[in-house]
Amino acid sequence: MPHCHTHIEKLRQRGYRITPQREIIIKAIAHSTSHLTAEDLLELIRTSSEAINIATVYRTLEMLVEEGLIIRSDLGQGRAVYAPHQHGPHLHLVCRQCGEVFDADHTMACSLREQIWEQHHFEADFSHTTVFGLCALCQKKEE
Amino acid sequence: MPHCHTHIEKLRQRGYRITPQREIIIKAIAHSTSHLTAEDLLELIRTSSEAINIATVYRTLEMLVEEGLIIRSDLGQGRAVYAPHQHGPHLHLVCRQCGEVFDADHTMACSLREQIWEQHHFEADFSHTTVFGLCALCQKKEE
DNA sequence: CTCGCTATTGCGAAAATCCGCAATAAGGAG
DNA sequence: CTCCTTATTGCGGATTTTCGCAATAGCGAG
Ligand SMILES: [Mn+2]
Ligand SMILES: [Mn+2]
Ligand SMILES: [Zn+2]
Ligand SMILES: [Zn+2]
Repeated sequence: MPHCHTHIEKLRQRGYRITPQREIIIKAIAHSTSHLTAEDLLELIRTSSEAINIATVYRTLEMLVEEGLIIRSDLGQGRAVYAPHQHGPHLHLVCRQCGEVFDADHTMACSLREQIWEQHHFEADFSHTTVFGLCALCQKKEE
Repeated sequence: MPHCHTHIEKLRQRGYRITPQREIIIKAIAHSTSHLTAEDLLELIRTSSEAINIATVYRTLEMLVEEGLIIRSDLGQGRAVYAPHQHGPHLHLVCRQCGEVFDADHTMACSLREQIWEQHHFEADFSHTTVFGLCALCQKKEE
């Protein structure tokens, strides 16, 4: 993946040590095309190379989120999910009934972002906001 | 609290059995003026009456959320927080830097809600949406 | 290339949440 | 009021996530 090297270089420049564990985790996430839980990731890693301790996986994910290299989302399933940054910004519409997740254009939120800025001087980031509600299908099922 | 009886009646009408545990939990939440974690709630209960098993607390909270009598929010702290419904609808602006939570008028999101409806036929509920970002103070600290 | 500082890892245990199951008890029927 | 059905509880244990601490190993200095 093209982004692995960029990520690793960024981390090195920010003073992080590049360990084999970190390289493996970064590569695994960069390869993924969808959202992964920490456990998914560990399983993915186990097949390709020797096991990495689960605590290390959690610590590395936390660090990568904080450094802005990956995205963490809460989709209401109890477990957090992680995605590579090139997954791209979008709103997550999560149906409370069926749990389905729909992606939506995050630029729809830009006027709301401006209003929040004007009223609270809060710099809101809607690039991966989760919005709960009811999907079209489940609305029909409710008559 | 005025809402306790209403809640208990609603549950009874929906076929739930009213146990002492459920009454205590409902009263404790109705009394609270802010967000509580499950553990906060258990501690609150322990002082006023005999202990209730923590599993029962979690199960009851889950049920009350599903029945629409209380609100569950993820404020990015790992633990979910619960609030009585009369806490009222509002957006939660959560600062990624300092963790502070600011309340904002949820009706600001109504045009976004309409756009989402037009494009996805998804009935979005912004009454307790969590929006991450950077608060005014932390922006200044970043120069 | 070698050495030393200290960031990072693995391990074990704690904390938070959820689950299965047997015992209990709410509430409707008689 | 008593009995019966079955929803609910408490308990023990599983699962997910976090944490402290000693052992390990990056990587910059020499
Ligand atoms: Mn996504
Ligand atoms: Mn609130
Ligand atoms: Zn749905
Ligand atoms: Zn802040």
